[in-house]
Amino acid sequence: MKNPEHRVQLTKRRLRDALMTLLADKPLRSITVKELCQIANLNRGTFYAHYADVYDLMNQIEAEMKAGFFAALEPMLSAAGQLTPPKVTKKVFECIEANADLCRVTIGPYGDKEFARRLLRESKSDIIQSYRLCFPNADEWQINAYYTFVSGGCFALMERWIREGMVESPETLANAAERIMECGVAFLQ
Amino acid sequence: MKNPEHRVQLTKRRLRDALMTLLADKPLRSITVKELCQIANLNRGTFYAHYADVYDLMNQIEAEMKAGFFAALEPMLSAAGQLTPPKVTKKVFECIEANADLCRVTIGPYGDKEFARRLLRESKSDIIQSYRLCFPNADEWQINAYYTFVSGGCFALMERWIREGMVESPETLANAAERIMECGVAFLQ
DNA sequence: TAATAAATCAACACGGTGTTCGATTTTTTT
DNA sequence: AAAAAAATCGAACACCGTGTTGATTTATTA
Repeated sequence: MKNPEHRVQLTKRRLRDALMTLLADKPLRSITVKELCQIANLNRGTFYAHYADVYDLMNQIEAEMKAGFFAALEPMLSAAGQLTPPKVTKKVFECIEANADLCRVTIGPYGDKEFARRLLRESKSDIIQSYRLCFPNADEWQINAYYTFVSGGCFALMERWIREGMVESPETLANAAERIMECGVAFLQ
Repeated sequence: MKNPEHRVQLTKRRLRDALMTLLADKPLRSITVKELCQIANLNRGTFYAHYADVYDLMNQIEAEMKAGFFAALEPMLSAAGQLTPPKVTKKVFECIEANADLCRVTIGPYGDKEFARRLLRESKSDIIQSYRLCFPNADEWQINAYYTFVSGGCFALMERWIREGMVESPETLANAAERIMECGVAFLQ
């Protein structure tokens, strides 16, 4: 066959697109398998051949997004060599801009905020470790508290940025985040 | 009757308790009206006499919580007279500790994180205003970015605190939050 | 005690679920 | 190009929760 995409992949893509369409004006909880298949022009039985329910579909899509996001992020990180906490921020914001379409859905009004949080949680240990090296005098509790606060802050900033249409450049956002993390309220002076 | 509570209020309380019970080991989406009424020892028809569906019940409970939380918070704020940004933090953490049972549910694994966010959003304008007064040189974008970051950070810190059983005192948390907001990474030195 | 409000019970049609079957279409293998 | 394997289809099925109804019983209020 000429087409490199197998039938299964095409089916999954159609379901994925249908879900994204519906997710634009409905919360996940009120999306049914039936309407999903109607939009995707698929038999309902075919859905159950691949997914257990709508939430399973969503989970698998998120898993793909996560993989894609990390795949896009990693070369940036490894290229930067040693990851110094403030430098990473810019890369992350750039990566979000590059994957804007994916991020918009998960952050959007009907998106699953938990997804992004889970994503943050996975890179936690790496970042914490780098804090330990940079600040050997700080105790574990402080490091954890700082990480929690700062990642929560970055996430909130990112969320607002995406929600309001990514008007500013990723650099602007990254700089703001870095400066707040670095100097606190002095950011306002 | 001796009991000052009307029958309706008792019914609503039973449904509220049933929901909290189920929410302890199930996400909201997989809680049905049927099982809710079985646990509450109520007729299913009675449920529909008060609520449209499970989400409506949850919303009404959240509205009560919000009212209760603000009612508890306001005297603290007004007693403090002029609200200086860093001082408020401690009061908020104390208020969370006082309403621990309520917070635990909404923050918990199956809780609705959106509730707390909505709560934060409502006090936004007051806090932003106080920033404007304290930092007349900062432009609007900076103030908004700082508020977004900092409230997100406090929320994350609070979330972790509740999730891990509120071991530390509210003062400890408030101090950490204040110091991070104030001096950034210098918190770790 | 009489009147009113609230909760109960049983029954109903409705719609989505998840599964099954055999038939049909598409892809892969030989 | 023919045969085998895999994926989709279409229809039917029992199942379960939904939301509503009307008549009845129980509690509250006046």
